[in-house]
Amino acid sequence: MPIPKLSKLEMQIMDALWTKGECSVREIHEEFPEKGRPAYTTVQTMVNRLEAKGAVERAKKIGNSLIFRATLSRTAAHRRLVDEFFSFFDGRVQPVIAHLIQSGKMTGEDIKEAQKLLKEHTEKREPR
Amino acid sequence: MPIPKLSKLEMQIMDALWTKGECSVREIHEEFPEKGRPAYTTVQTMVNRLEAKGAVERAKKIGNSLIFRATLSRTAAHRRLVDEFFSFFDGRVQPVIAHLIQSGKMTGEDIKEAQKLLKEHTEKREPR
DNA sequence: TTGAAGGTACTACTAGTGTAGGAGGGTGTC
DNA sequence: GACACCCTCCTACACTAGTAGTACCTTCAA
Repeated sequence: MPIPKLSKLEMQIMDALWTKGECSVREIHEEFPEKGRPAYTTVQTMVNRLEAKGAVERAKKIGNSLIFRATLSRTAAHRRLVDEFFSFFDGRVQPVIAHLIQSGKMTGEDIKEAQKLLKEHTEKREPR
Repeated sequence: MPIPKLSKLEMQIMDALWTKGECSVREIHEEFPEKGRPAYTTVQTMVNRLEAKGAVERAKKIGNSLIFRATLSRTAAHRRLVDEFFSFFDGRVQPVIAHLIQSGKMTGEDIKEAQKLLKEHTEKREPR
């Protein structure tokens, strides 16, 4: 099955699971900042939908509450998101970079980091 | 009025307008690759919605067909998209860059370009 | 053993997106 | 002037995401 498309809220829920590991709905719910936190049942609905999409599964039951586990990895989900996003730009990264720099989101530090990653990546593909 | 949120299809329609300039619905429709092209009326509906969102306007009428013009700039729309996207990552560019490099979408060329842009950007903000 | 607390399951509604059909109007041509 | 063609306008429908209420079920403690 292909990597499912996750919405913003779904992604936030996955984040809780990725960060904290196995979680009950209650715990996920409490990960949301108090201000603007959705209703408990809203989180529940989303967790159910994530289960239907195959992104999470029931790990076990403690008391009468279900504990969920992410089956989709953060990396895979992010890759999906990144690919989707860049398809808007025909896969060209250049225009995106330009915006990032203009808005100050991307700094010299980020570029240095990118160079390091690129070097590592290249070395892995062409081991001396 | 804030920059409206555009969906994927809406973005494709805007693309036609941005690239070709003022267009009739027919011309926009024909910009879509034949394979997978939506129905003419689908494009029409989207153009109407874009008009409601204030992203396009009627430029003039030729014969009985309306000619539309983009009122939202490509740059503004792209910036909106980029901001939206990076909010998924808490505004951190680093994880995104990592994916881009791993998938080979970002090359040494792109990084060089980024450095150039950054330099220009910094110089503009702190002249000499 | 029964009741409160808290969980799950089911249902519902709205807004937005993608999709498109059909009615009706303008127009150019024969 | 009548007709075919193309255009617009209106309407409709399915699906997804976000939101949440309500009914019912499970536990644990008193």
